[in-house]
Amino acid sequence: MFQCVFSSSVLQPHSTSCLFKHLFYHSATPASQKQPEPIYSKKTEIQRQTVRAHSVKLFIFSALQVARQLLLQQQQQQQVSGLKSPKRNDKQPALQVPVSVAMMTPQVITPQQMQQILQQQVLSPQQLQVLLQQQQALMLQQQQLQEFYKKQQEQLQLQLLQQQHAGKQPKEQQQVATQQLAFQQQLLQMQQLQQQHLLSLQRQGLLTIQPGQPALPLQPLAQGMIPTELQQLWKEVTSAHSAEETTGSNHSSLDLTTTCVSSSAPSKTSLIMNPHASTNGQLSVHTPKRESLSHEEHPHSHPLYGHGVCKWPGCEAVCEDFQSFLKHLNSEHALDDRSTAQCRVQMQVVQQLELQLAKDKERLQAMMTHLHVKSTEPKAAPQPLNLVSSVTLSKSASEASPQSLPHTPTTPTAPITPVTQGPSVITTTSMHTVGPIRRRYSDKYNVPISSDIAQNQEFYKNAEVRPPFTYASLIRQAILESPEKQLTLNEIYNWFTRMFAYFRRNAATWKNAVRHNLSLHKCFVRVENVKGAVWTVDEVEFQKRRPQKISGNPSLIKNMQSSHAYCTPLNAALQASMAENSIPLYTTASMGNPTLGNLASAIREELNGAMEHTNSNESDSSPGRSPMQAVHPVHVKEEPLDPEEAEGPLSLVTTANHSPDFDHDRDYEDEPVNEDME
DNA sequence: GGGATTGTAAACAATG
DNA sequence: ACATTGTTTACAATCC
Repeated sequence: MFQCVFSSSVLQPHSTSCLFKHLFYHSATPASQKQPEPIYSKKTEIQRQTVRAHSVKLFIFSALQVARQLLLQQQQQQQVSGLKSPKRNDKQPALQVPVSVAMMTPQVITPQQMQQILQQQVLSPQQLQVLLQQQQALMLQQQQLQEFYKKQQEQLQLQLLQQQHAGKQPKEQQQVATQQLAFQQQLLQMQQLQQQHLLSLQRQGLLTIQPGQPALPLQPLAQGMIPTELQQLWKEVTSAHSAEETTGSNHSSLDLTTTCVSSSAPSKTSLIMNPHASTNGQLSVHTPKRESLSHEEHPHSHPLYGHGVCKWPGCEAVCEDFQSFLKHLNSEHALDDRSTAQCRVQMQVVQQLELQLAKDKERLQAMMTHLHVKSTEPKAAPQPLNLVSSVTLSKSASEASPQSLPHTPTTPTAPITPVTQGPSVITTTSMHTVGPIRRRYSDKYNVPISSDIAQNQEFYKNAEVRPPFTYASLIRQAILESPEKQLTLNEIYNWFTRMFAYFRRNAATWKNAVRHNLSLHKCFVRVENVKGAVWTVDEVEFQKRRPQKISGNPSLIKNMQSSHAYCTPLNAALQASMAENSIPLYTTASMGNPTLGNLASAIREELNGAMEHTNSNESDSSPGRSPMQAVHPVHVKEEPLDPEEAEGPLSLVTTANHSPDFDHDRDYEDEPVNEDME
């Protein structure tokens, strides 16, 4: 009922521009409003914008992650296939435009950016944890790639020098240049071939390319290519490219590589380009990092093999064990036209994804920049990331790393490895500019608080992220969690500090808010006890609260609900991600990718929340419904609001508490609360 | 624009 | 005297 995720409307090619319009609208809105006290107004302005843009970011971020993950996966597959997408840069030692380090700069999101997103509660904690892991994996791989390219570059330079020193004959140099030119042409030809093959695949229905999207600048080529010609090109290119694939450990299973190299004499080009080429045609470029990527440590792990299934694009043959997989690989995916074609497709996929990744990252950066700059100076024209001015709005830097926070791996405040990064828009300090967010959208969307807290308890415990629920909801939850369904004020306090890292600061503030809420809301009933007074929840009163509807474009929501039957989350995410850059959707080539499934489910999960919100609004927030119906909605939701049903996961919460520090009456007094003094 | 909801701040009283 | 608990008011922000 709420499987739907991305709506097709969200995914229209023009969606991104719409999003930006949306964004501009939002950033323009505050300017037209009244301007209260300078500092406060600026702060709240930031908050307003960030909250409003959360869905946009979620959208982009998810799409970006999909692309990123795809890229990762595809690259792995390519490495194993012994193929490499033609990269001209590393084949031009003579024309030495240094292999752009910028090009190799990890396309990763900085820890600061990540945390910024976290602070804005854009993504669910679970998803964020997944993303963090993916991010780290990607960073690692990119580092390795970068290193590899540097090494290769150095080697090529060295080589060139040697040639110049030893030879010094202009003729020879000329020859080198000529050969390089020839090689480049081969590469070009190769690319054209790939494109052409894509076309033919598309015709055969092997590929699905979105209509109206000329994905590739297809060259007018002859339609038919002779297989032998293909093979010849293939050999030439592979032998040249084998320099990048000297992972000796996996030769046994890499029939493509080995066959290519052994069946064809190493091309002159490659030999000249690398005098260290070994006799068997393998080039002895040292790629220590690369080798660490290989599967020496796990001889039975193979990027093309997983869960007993061959992961060759479009294959999915079941292989009981690794040996049978190798057999299968050698028999079914040997060097033939089909395999080469599939590899080319894979190359294209990776290329396009790389492109897409870069563009998406740029987009994300622009979005963040946009929000940040605008929020700092609403009327100022977009300017280079003005960090200094924005930091002045943020709270003191001391707040950035509260010692009370254990920096567990899941803690987003813990910076990931200090990799070289592009200019980071979001600073650590600026993260804390995100203060009181008036609307807790989980609350607003009626996300079942119990399930959210239960599922993300570790996250909330460790990450100083404000839980997306109102005080009233949290208090209620605390009370309902208790065995007696009643708590003293102090016990409520303790629950807050135990469950949420966020509430380990500014105790005076939130405790006041808790007391205020207890008094204010009729749903909280004070009961005199022998030991004193305890607080209980009047569930009927609680459900009487005026429901908050989902905000945003109503048509969009409508579409989300109506269109989910027609598109899978994955398609949606990919389409969204690729639409603007006319990236075709390689269903055949990529759909077998299990990573996609994971991501898709992650996205689905994330967006199910939104769907759930709307559904729950329909189900238990209808105006004419009686409170009792509201308490026991005829649900469509999987997570009950019913406190009794909510007991399960919650009891888990209390037993699985691993932070004894926060367990018993530890008072998180206004530690350095002055951090907030302004 | 106005009412409802929520968050924050603060004043104040009762109580231990 | 002081801290805690609880109530209340005020105000801003946000949403409907």
